Amino acid sequence: MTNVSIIARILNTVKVVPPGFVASYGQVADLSGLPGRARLVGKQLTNTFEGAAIPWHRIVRSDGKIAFPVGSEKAEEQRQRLIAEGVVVRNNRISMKRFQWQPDLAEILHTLKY
DNA sequence: GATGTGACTTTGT
DNA sequence: CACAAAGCCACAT
Repeated sequence: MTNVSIIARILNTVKVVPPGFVASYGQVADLSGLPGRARLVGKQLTNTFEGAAIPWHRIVRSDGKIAFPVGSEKAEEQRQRLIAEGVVVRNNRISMKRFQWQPDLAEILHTLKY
């Protein structure tokens, strides 16, 4: 499997995360058929979040924390974008219990058609 | 090829 | 809740 298709899987998965919810890096990796490669997800978002149409701000750490340093420009932008969609962010952290995206079968199918 | 560095995760203190 | 350790993998040096 080529690198480009791996990147495509990751980006496609991120695009499926609905507004008002978040997913963890590891979750995106898993749904993309790439278990154990959470760091690769972050890596790819780095290369693309300046681009467009990719809701990079909906991806956070497994414990709900925003991955950027508190107070940094990126952390601020991510916080703003999330709050704008109704996600509650307190102390750079989100309640995964309330806001983590739980994909249904139809959405999981998206990851199986590769 | 060894080493260090990440938008990471899990488990154990 | 904080911290450490180990696991993970692509990339740059």
